[in-house]
Amino acid sequence: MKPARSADPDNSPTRAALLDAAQELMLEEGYAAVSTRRLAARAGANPALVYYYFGTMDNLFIELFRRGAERSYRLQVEALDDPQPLWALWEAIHDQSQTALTMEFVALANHRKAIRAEIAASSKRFRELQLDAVTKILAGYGHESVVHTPAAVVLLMSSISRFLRMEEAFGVDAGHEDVVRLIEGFLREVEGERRR
Amino acid sequence: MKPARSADPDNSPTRAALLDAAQELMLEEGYAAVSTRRLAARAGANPALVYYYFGTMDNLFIELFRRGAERSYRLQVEALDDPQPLWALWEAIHDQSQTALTMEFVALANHRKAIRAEIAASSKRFRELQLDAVTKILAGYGHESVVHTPAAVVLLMSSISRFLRMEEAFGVDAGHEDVVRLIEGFLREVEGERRR
DNA sequence: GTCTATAGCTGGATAGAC
DNA sequence: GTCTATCCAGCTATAGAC
Repeated sequence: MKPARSADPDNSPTRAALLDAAQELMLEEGYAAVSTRRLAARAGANPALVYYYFGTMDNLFIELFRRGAERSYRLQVEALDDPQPLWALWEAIHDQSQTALTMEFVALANHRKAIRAEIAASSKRFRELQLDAVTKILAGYGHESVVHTPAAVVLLMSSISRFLRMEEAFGVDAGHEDVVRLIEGFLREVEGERRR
Repeated sequence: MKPARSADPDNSPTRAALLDAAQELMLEEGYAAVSTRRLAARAGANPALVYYYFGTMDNLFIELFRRGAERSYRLQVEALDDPQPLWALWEAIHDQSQTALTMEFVALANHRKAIRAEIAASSKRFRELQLDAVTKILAGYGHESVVHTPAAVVLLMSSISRFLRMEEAFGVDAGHEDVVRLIEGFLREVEGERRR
């Protein structure tokens, strides 16, 4: 007879608690605050368990990154199934409040090459999904433009969203409305008023 | 009689060497690698001098940030004096390879509030300069557009530039050309082909 | 201005008991 | 799976000699 639960170490509640604690610490105090001792204290676990579950801090960060990326990826796939997929994609990209966490990972990647590779691979995967989808969507609308190519549309949404979220974190929002209106004006042009 | 040099501690070569070392370390290994010992080792100075010159690490980071921001600000002011000021502004924003360093400061700001305040103030100052200038420039061209408002133009340039540079650091560049063409298409529309 | 020395802390990682 | 105990390295910051 198998044990009723916890047979799979990947599903351990302690493991999840450690990942949650890491995410909170990164957001509140930056990646440098994520130490085995502080993680354990916040997760109500023992410091040595970090090594039991993840082996190294690098692995812990990578698993945390994957967990978030996986979730975002699923949300974007769902968005692209919306009757107004470009509107939904924009909302999925912009509404995700993950920017602060992403910035921490970008900084982390600067000196942990395992993490850099992980982020690079993930970015490419997102870009492929978005480019494929938007190419088909625009073709379906019969929208052919030299300026609003699929790549331009995807990169505009991504850059602007991330930049605005970053500035918001610093209390800067001058001009933000204008550029959001620019994006939404384009969406209205190809998909009409947002219905939901 | 005054000493021939080094009367002003702000102009000390040791001080400058420490700032240079901090910048290098941040770029190569991230802000967490910037410790008094490593700074001193790289600058060929003694660890205790960090405290003599800067008092705290916070102050060192702030001074380093200011040094870079000051330089960028001057470059942008100069750019806006170009006969094709929008082209020049775009080049000034996009060519500055400061993005990696900026990302480190953004992450640092997440857990050092003195630095957060410094970045916020600096961002506002840049935004004001850019908005004032671009408003006058577009008005001068008689360019009135609902989509390409001054704020939209400024934020487009800033977001796209930073995002592309960030992705480049990860070896991702799919679609970058398209969105650069979009920006440059607009510049061509209002200022004609780039001459220089 | 520059140095040594040191106090006091926090960190990653491991060995081994339970 | 979870814990204690521990080693050793690195850190900030200061006191004080030169």
